[in-house]
This record gives sequence, C-alpha cells and structure tokens, in this order.
Amino acid sequence: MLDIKMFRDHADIIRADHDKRGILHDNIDEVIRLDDAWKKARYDADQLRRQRNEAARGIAEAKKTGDDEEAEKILAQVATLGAQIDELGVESDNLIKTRDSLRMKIPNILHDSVPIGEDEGGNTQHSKHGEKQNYSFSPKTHNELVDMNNWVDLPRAAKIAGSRFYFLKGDLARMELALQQYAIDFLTSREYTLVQPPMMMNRKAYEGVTDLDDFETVMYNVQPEGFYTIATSEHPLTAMFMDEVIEPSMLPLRMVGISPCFRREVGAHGQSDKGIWRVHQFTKIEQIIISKPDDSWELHEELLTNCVELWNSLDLHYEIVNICTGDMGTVAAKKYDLEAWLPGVESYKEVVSCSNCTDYQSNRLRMRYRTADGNEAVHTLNSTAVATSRALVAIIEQNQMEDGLVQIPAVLQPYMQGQTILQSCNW
RNA sequence: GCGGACGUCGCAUAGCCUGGUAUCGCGCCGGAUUUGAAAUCCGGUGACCUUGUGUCGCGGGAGUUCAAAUCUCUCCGUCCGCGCCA
Repeated sequence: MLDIKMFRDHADIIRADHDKRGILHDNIDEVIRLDDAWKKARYDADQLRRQRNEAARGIAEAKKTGDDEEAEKILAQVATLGAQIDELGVESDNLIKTRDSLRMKIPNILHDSVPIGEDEGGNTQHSKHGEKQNYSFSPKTHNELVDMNNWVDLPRAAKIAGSRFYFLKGDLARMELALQQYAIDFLTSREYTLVQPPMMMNRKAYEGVTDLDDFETVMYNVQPEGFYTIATSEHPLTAMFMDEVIEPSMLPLRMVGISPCFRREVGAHGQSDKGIWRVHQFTKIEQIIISKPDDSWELHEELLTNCVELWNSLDLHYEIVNICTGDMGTVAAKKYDLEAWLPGVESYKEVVSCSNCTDYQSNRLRMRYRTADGNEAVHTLNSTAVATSRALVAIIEQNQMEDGLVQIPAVLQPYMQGQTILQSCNW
C-alpha cells in the first residue's frame, strides 16, 4: 500500500507509474476524492466532539461545585450532540474504509530500471550463467526421469489428497533434504539468521503482505480458526514485525526462512506445468531482509548475488531476467527472476524470484523504525534461495545421464554420505 | 479443555474499586552549562486533520453514559495452576 501522503502531494508520480504499467488512473482519482471527503467529514465530526467535550467539562465543573441546576441546563443543551457525532462518525469511517480498500489495490511505484513491456515477452535478460550441457543422447524431461526411477508417485498422492500432490521417494527425497541443508548452511555462513516461522497466519497479518486476490486463488483457509496456510515463508517473516517500531541498530535484518509452501493454484495451467513443477505443496528456503529505505537497492543486489553464487555452486545453467512493467505484480518495485535451463523441454523456466518491495508491505503492516525526525516505514525484500521441487527438476534434467540416472551436484554429496549418483527406487 | 490473574506511548509503570485533562521512571531527540565529555538542569518524545484552548488513542470490537483507561458484554493474546498430550 502506498503512503497516503503520496496521493496528496505526489499524485503525478503514481499517475506516471500507471502509465508505465498501462493501467487507467480511475482508482487514483477515486482515492483522492474519498480522501478529501473523509478529511471534511472528519473535521466536522471533530468540531462536534469538541463542543461535546467542552460541555462535558462544564458538567463536571458544575457537579463539583454542587450546582446541579447548571449541570442539568448544559445537559439539555447538548442532548442531541451524541447522535450527530455518531452519524458523522459512521460516515467518515465508511469513507476511510472505502478509500483504503481501494488504496490496497493500487500497485507499488516501480523502480526506474524496470524495463517497459506489456507482458512477460518484455522481460529483459540481465545475465547468463554457465553453459548448456552437450548430451550424446536425447535428454529426457523430468517427468520421464522421475517416472522411470520411481522417485515420484503422483497417482497415489491424487488418490489420498488430490491432483498436484506428490509422494517424493528414495534418493530424490534424500537429495531434497540435502538441498535444504546446503542452502541454509550457505546463507547462515553469510550472517543470515535461520528462522522457522508459523505455517499458518491470521487474515489481518496476511493482508499486510500479499495481493488481496491471493486469498481466492493461492491460500488455503483452515477452519475452524480461519487461519491461512502460508504460501511462502516470505509472508510470516516479513509480517513478523507488524505494528512495531524497530530499533535502527537491528537494521538491516537478514533472515533465511525455511517452510513448506502451500498453494491452491486455482485456474488452468498448461501441459508444461504437469508433474512436480507446479504443486500444492513444496519446501522453500527463502531470503528476507528488512532494511532502512536508503539501503534497500544495494541489498536487493546482495540477494541476487547470493542466488547467483548459490546456483553457480550447484553447477547449473540459468539466466537472470529483469521483470518488465507489464509482468510485475502489485507488491514489488523491482523483481529479478532466475530461470533455469531445462534441456528435456528445451526452455528456461522460473525457479527463483528476487524482489524489493520497498515500503509497500511495511505501510500496510505499520512496520517502522525510529529516526531523529520520527518513525519512518522500513523497506522489505525477499528472494528465493531454492524452492526444492523446482530446483530438483533443474538438477535432474541438467545432470541426467544416458541410463536415466542423475549425477548429484558435488556440493550436495557431503550431505548424502558422499554418494555421487541418484539411484532408482525399486518400487 | 477447566479455573485464576493480567494487557496503559520504544521499554517499564501508576491511575480502574468510587467514571470527569494519560502518572513516575528509563531510553531517545533538542537546548542550557563545558575546551570536550560525563554529571546536572530545562524542554520534547503515539496517530490524525483545516495546527486548535483541536480530535482520536490505554489489546480488538460492541454496549451503558452528557462523559469510559475506569462500569458491562464479547473476542484475541500473555502468565500461573489443573487436565490432556508428541
């Protein structure tokens, strides 16, 4: 959510941003109109409250001196004030609620370096890492590989849960754990603090961190308490300091989160998304930073550097993409995606997303830090380190051998008792 | 799950019984004093707006009242005891 001051003093900046995104200004104008109306109603209500407070003081004074007659007189004079105040109070409450529910829908201000473009076709290449492997055979897709090695059981998962769930078995399940442990060690050695968050959140906190449409399409609602299962540890870790004033000495706060991620994935998805590429549940190691505004752009690059060095160390080929205006969501001001090469399907596909959300989440969450001039909103940043299911797909496609077995990346071998090849599961 | 206590500005704490201007301390910011620092003293230190002798704010919501931190109901959370439990 953008600061309301932005609408009052710099609406031109928001309008220019909407132009870059190719969306109409209607909502901006409506927020400004509602804000003016709210200020007016609020002022009128304040004036009435002021009258009432003055009268109440008069009554208190009269009662103190024992002048009951005077007290009764004032009481009669202000008899109708309460009803008027209630009426105006309801009006101003409605105005500000409408204003802010609309304000929640207005996207963040994009950074200047975000390329202009209508859709994902407008994304630009930021850099390329590693090389495509040369295979002396025709590389298989990850779906073929997990099938022939019995590493994934989709039908039985569908039977007991539903589609897009999976059993992960044998050596692939072991490598999944190795990958988690490796990524955590990699980041904790860079002074990121490991945090295991709650896997469910309440509605209020969740509204602070996500696009409102996500409640319909992404999150599971757990009854009877009405909690929402987290779609990523970004959400609890970012909302952790909700309603707090953070000591500046704590900033920047670097965290590495681990959690299962639950996603409803409502809507149709293409053939290429079958198997374990797009699933309802996976594990993700996530980087989170809470920072002062002046530091956030430098820290955004730090997050990307961590990703690059982590994925380089796995010996994988991938490219980094600078997401364009038309492909950016509501929350981020700038976003890099890391797209790994999948030789089986001959395309680059998204495995990491690295965002600077500036003060958009912290305005909603009322998350500030203390400065000499008062409290100021912090900036929040997040980046995948590894989403295990997708990282597994990249590893098995790129490291596959002619017999369908897979070489384990050297850095993961110590986490698997020195094993070098993923063996098939025999059932 | 049952019973009890509690929730007050960044932290800590008084006010609640008996309704009538948000208390003391710490930390922080500014000023005075000083060569500088410490110490001391003074002032400030939640949010909002049309900046006023203004309004709101005491975990959230509702109610009673001219008036609620204070009384009532309800929800949330914390702590203690009991029960259950990996």
